Order: sequence, then structure tokens, then C-alpha cells
Amino acid sequence: MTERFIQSIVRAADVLELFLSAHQELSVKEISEKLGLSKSTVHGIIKTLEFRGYLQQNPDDLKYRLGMKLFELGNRVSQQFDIGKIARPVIKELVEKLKETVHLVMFERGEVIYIEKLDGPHALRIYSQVGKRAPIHCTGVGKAILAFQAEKEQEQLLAGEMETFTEYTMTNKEEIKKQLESIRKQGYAIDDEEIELGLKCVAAPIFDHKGKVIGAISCAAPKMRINEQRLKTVIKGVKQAANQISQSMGYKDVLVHI
Amino acid sequence: MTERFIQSIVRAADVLELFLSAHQELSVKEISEKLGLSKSTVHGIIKTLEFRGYLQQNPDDLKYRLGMKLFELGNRVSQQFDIGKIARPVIKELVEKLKETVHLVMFERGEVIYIEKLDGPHALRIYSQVGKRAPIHCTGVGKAILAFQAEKEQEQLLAGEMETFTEYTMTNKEEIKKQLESIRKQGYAIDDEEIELGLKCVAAPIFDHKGKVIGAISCAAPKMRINEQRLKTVIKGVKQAANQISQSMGYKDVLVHI
DNA sequence: TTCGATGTTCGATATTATCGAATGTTATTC
DNA sequence: GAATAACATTCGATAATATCGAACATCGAA
Repeated sequence: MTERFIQSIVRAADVLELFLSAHQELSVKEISEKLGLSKSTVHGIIKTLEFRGYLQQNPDDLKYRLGMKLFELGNRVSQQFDIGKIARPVIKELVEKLKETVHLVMFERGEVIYIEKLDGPHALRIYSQVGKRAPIHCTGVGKAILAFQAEKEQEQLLAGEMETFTEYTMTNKEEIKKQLESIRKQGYAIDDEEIELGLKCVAAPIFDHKGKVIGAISCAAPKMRINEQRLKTVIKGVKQAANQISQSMGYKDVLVHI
Repeated sequence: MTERFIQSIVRAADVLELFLSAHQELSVKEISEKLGLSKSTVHGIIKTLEFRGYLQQNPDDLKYRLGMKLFELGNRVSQQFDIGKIARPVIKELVEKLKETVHLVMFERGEVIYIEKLDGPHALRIYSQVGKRAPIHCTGVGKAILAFQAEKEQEQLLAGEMETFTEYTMTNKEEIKKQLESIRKQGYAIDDEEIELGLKCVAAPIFDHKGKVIGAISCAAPKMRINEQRLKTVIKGVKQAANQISQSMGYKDVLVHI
């Protein structure tokens, strides 16, 4: 037998995570349908989660939504990565310099997750949300991270099906691996409309004290605002900022990555 | 039989919440001792939680810490209360006016929970943390909220044992209820060293569109900085800001509260 | 190398989560 | 305002499953 996970905990997680996609409020019926479980089973799970503050019921329509306990726990997690604290001032400076939105992401379970963001002054902005995830094969930050993973992990991460978002999304494994090589040489990655038309990003990796890639920062802007001329400035700024963060994290060598 | 909660979910919650108090990393053994469960039981729970991203194991010492999924869910919860969004600019203005730290809290399960805070410019600051909880009987925000609860809820909330923090902490139910009455009349609450010596707070309640108290804001400062003279300014500022937030939440009547 | 301490797996067992049916509850329709 | 409908919630029997203790694995320290 493989691993023996505890069914009801897995199901409780299923319930909670339903709320991550789209709907803010869900009824017992909706949940039981989506999960293919009986109403009474779902009811038991929900009432337990509510009892502990992981869900809360809206007394008006009897529907449920995520509870405060998750907010509490989530904040505790934030405290765990000092990377946020370290990066914040650097990001702020970079935004002021480039006048564009800057993101900080961490690598987690084959995806990137947005930890911090600071919008630039332009009205035309990238929509993004702290706490959200994004794929690794078609984002600047994802590729910046991927490029500095060990060969074995790279293989693994590129093994599954890759989703296509735009006509520019690369899904060919070999093609991507080739690009990763130049990213590794140059120290930055570019996403040119690979996840969303009109969106261009410049990203650079962040290393921890052991020299492991743990995240990345990126400057994201409408393609038209990152022209030939500005590109150099942006690349330089992003790389410098990323290096500064790595250094603060205790990273010693700026050259040897793997 | 009372309610039939699902044991393993309750236990999973127990595990997660151990991480809220003090320790960032816990071993299987520590958890099993703290919860009085067998190592193997705890192991099963932990592995399930890890599988789903609610815990993650440190490969160096095999200990566990809270996982990214909680960060994700926590952020989703943040999006749920627009009160944060609405209150932020009002709070910012108030901090600039009073030059003191301002907190926004919500009422949740018999306690207040810090949703938002903005520090004033002084070096001598109140230590506080978004996501933390505080008791209701000895904080400005707590009393401001309590005062506008229905009689029945008040009774319930004051029923249990009340913890003593300083020599000024009130734990006598009748005494507190008397104070609540004047808070209700005046529209603001004061905490004068009731939870921590040297700390003084002025708080005012926030109501939702139905006229229900849902939270409060407070100005917190070292007692010496809120003297007789400044007190009036602070009270006025806090009340105004709270009213403004309530109004934005759709609250109509500034007079009738219950 | 041995020992000790802790993490992990395994199998038998009794506990417990599960389902379907029955019962409440609330809103809606005529 | 009764009747219906659409849920949420409770209940009880049953089979599934979480639990525990013991055995095993792994890692560091002596």
C-alpha cells in the first residue's frame, strides 16, 4: 500500500480549498455535489471546521465561507519567511526607480506563489494578488527559478502537461530547457506575452544562504512600456535588486548557482 | 449526545494551532506529547497535512512548520472583509492627524482580532501584530464592541473567568457592565493600563449596514502621551474615523445602535 | 561500533466516519 | 395562509477506517 493519508482530513482540506477557486460562499449542497460526498458527510466536516473557526456560516443564507482561524494561521506563516521583510524595502526602491509593478514570489510545490507586490504609478496595471499561484513554465519568475534548479528537479517540473495560455506560451520541453540555459548564463528571465497577451515581465532569481533558489522578483508591465531602450534599465534594476535580497538572505557567491 | 464533531479533523486543527503559540517548528514527538496522542497517530495526521500543504517538513531536522496552503487560504480570507480596504485610508489619515498607532480589529468568537495596523512616527511604540487576538474585557476595542452588543450576548461574553493583566484590569462583571453603559452613551471606550502598564487606548465601534457592531478602531499610545489636553482630540478623531468607516460599510443611523 | 533517541511503517482492533432515510426549517407559490 | 419545494440538519446501522502498540529504520553522539 502506498501512503495512508487520513481520509477525513483530506476531505476537510478539499472543502477548504474549494473556496480558493471563485466562490466566496458555498452551501452544503454545493460542496457535497462538487466533492461527490453525501450531504450528511459534508455537513459533519463543515460543522467541525466551523467549530474550530476554519469556516463560518452566514446566518442569512446558511452558506459557509472561510473563517478567521485561517487568517490567523496565514499570518503566522507570513512571519516565517523573513524574505518578505528583507525584500520589502528593496522592492520599494525598485518600484520608485522603474515606475512599474514589482512582484516577489517564492517557489512552492512546482508553482510560484506571490508573496509581496507593489504597484507602480501607472493607471494601466497588472492585475495580481498576493497569495495567488502561477505556473512555472510561462512566467518570468517561474523560469528564473526553474533555470537555477538542479537538473533532476528541472526534469520533474517539466514532466507533466503544460498549459497553454497564449500563442506565445512555450510547452515544448526541449525548447524550454534551451531557454533555461541562456537564463542561467544571463541571470535573468523574460516572459514575453507567454501567460497573458500584452504582458511582459523581467525576472531574476533569489538565493538563500545555501545557494538554493528560493524565489524571484519581477518587474511586470504592459509590453509597450518595456521597449528595446528601457529593457536594459529594467534588467539591470531587477538583477541588482534580486542580488541585494539574496545577499541579505546570507547568499555569498554571486556567480556559482548550482 | 451533543454535537458529533469529526475527531481526526479536530485533531488536525489541534496540531495546526499548536504552531500559533510560540514555537515555529515542532517535532512529531513534541506534538504527540503536547496533545497526548500516540506518535503514530500524530504522524498520520502530520503526513496528511503535509501532503496537502498545511505543514511542511524541514529536511534538516525533520521538524515541521506551517505550510504555504495556510498562507494562501489566509489571504483569501483577507479578501473577504472589505472592511480592511475601506478602513485603510481612513486609518492612514487618522495616524497622520494623531501621530499615534491606530488599530483596526474585528470581533470574532468572543475576542478581538487585529486586522490592520499603522504605526505612528514615535520611536516608543506599541508592539502589536496583525492576526493576533486580544481579550474583550480589558481592551479599548473590546469594550467598545461589547458595549454595543445585545444584552444577551454581553452576559454570555462576561460569563467566563476573566484574566487579570495589570492592577487596573477589571474583572468584576457588574463594574464592567456599568462602564459599558457609559461607553454606549459616549460612543467611545478607554483602556487605561488595563491590559498593559503604561498603555492607554481610545477606541470606537464600527457598525455594518444592519447596525451590528462588527469591529472597532483604536488609537494606542504610551499613557504619558495621551494627557488630559490631548485626550479630547484623540477621542474626537477616533470617533469620527470609526463613523466614517461605518458609513462606508453602509451603516445609516449614527444614533441608534441596538 | 554501539547506543539512544526519534521518525516511520505495519497489522489487528475497536472506534468512528459514513451513508441514506427521516426530520426540521425556511422561502416561495398559488 | 396552506402547500410545496429546497434546502439544512439529525439519526442510527453498518462497514470502513483511524487508532494504538510494537516493530523497524534512520540518524547522531559517545
